[in-house]
Order: sequence, then C-alpha cells, then structure tokens
Amino acid sequence: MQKDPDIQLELGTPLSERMRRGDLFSEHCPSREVLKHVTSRWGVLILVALLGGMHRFSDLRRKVSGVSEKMLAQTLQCLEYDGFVLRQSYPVVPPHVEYSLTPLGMEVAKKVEDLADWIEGNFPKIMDAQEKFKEINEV
Amino acid sequence: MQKDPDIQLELGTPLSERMRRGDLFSEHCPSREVLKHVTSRWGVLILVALLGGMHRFSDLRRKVSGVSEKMLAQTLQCLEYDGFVLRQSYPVVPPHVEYSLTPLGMEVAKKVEDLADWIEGNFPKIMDAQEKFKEINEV
DNA sequence: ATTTAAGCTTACCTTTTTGTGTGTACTTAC
DNA sequence: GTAAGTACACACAAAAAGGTAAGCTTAAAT
Repeated sequence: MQKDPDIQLELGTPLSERMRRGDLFSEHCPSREVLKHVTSRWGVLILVALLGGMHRFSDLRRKVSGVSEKMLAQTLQCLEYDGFVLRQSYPVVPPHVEYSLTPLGMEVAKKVEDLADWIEGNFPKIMDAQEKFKEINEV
Repeated sequence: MQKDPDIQLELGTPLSERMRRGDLFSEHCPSREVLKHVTSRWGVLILVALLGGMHRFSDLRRKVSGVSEKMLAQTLQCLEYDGFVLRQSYPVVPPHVEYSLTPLGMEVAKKVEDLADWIEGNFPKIMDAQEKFKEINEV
C-alpha cells in the first residue's frame, strides 16, 4: 500500500543508483523525456544527418525530406536544450545559422545511427517476417 | 523536374542499394514505419523488458509502468508483425499468453537497450546541459 | 517593381496517438 | 456471494503531434 502507486521500488538496485541514472521502467522517470526527444520522428533523422557534420537550417530541411520548418525548428530546440546540438547564429542578413553536434550529441547520435543502420540493413528480413505474418493471420 | 517530388535521388549511392536498404532520409521510406514501431514510446521499453526473457502480458504491464492495456496490446502487435516478438498463447482459462523476442528481435532490442542505457547513464550530464541552457537563455 | 532567400515565430486546423471505461468467459480465493 | 485475475477488443474522449499558411527583415537577383 503506497501513497503513489507510480513509484516502483526495484529491490535489486540500491536507491542512490536509481536516483543517479533514473529508471526508464518507472513512470515519470525524467530520462523518458530525453528519450522522447532523441527517438522522436524527426529527432532520429536530424541526429544522424548532423553526424555528417555542420549543417545550416535549410540544408537540414532539404536533407531530412518531409520535415516542416516548424518541426525542424522545434526538434532542434529540444536537442539543443538537452545539450546534443550546438547552435551558432551569425547576425547577418539574410540570417545565417549553423547547427552541429556537441561531443555529447555525437555519442547519442552514434547510438541512434547504429539502430537506424540496423533497421535499414535488415529491412528485407523484416519485410519477410511481415509477409509471413500476413499469410498466417490471413490478413 | 520529377513527377513525385518526394523521391530524392542521392547520387552517391547506387539505386539497387537504396532499394534494398531503403533510405531513411527520403520521405515515405518504408523503414521509417519500422523505426516508428521500435522507437515508439512503449516500443523501446517493451523491447528492453523482453531482453530479460519471456514475459506474460500482465508481467509486462507491471514492469513497464504507466502503459495502458490498450497500448501494450497494440505495441506488442506491431512488434510481432515486424517479426521482433513471438506470441504464444495457450487456450486455457484464464488465458495464458507468453511474449518473447525472436532472434531478429534480440538484435534490435540490444541496439535499443544500448541507446536507453546511454541516456540513463549520461542523464546527469544532460541535466547539467539543460541547466546551463536555462541560465544562458534566462528561462 | 517584384520575387527570392535566410531562419525562424505565430495562429489555426487536422491527424495521430494515447487514455478511459466497459465487456467477456471462466476460475480461484475470500 | 462477491471480488480479483487473465488477455484482450471496442467505443468514445482527450491530448499531443504535426501540417499549412502567413509574417518578419533586409539585400541581392530578375
């Protein structure tokens, strides 16, 4: 009987450790927010794109095809806030802004790229599995 | 001048290669769907949870705290469809269903866990960055 | 003289995602 | 006799994400 049923105590790990790293399995874990930014629809693509080096806003917009200006700006702000992206603006006309990865950002971006690459590389296998599923479940 | 402006031709990579792996940067790339399933709010947590071995529906519901039954069922179906999760149901009363990772699922799950672990482990650094951002931008 | 471009912001609207509550069929525990 | 657990499905509602179009500033290109 707990006051807040959301707080899960995992007895295997000491409390201090859980506070320091957060525990993604427990609700309201602050790490979930960061995870959301990183794994968001456009977050993934932007991070991977920036692994290729510095990009201007419009470069990113063209590279990550399908993203709207609004979403690009918003996602970049999240990633900047988390310390993954560095934004350098030069106050000239027309505006000139450069986006790049911070050292911290490089690390996450590599993890994200790993995942993305795996999916791209194994896409044929996945499609096979999907076909089999459809056959079996007569969809 | 193209009929479908969404189709981006990246001249660095041969066409056959792009068709086989898909290109996440181009809109409507089918891999984006799979990526969405895997990086979805609950997809990440479910995959990581299943790395710990077979789970029943309710076990997962308790472990991945915050997930609703509806979302759990839906996400599991997506992951099953993609060939990442194996569902074995025993027609007894009350119902008994076991979920586990396929070999393919283990591979993605590891990539996802890598990412999740990195975020959990570096969360203090991220928080520091967030604090600095707030100071500088007087939020 | 008008268009184009840069990098956004804002308001408004649509689509997608997620949550809630209910029902089901049956058994075991209280 | 009633409640709880099991693994969902379904209908409805709320919330979040995303798209669209306009505006801003100033200079260069047409």
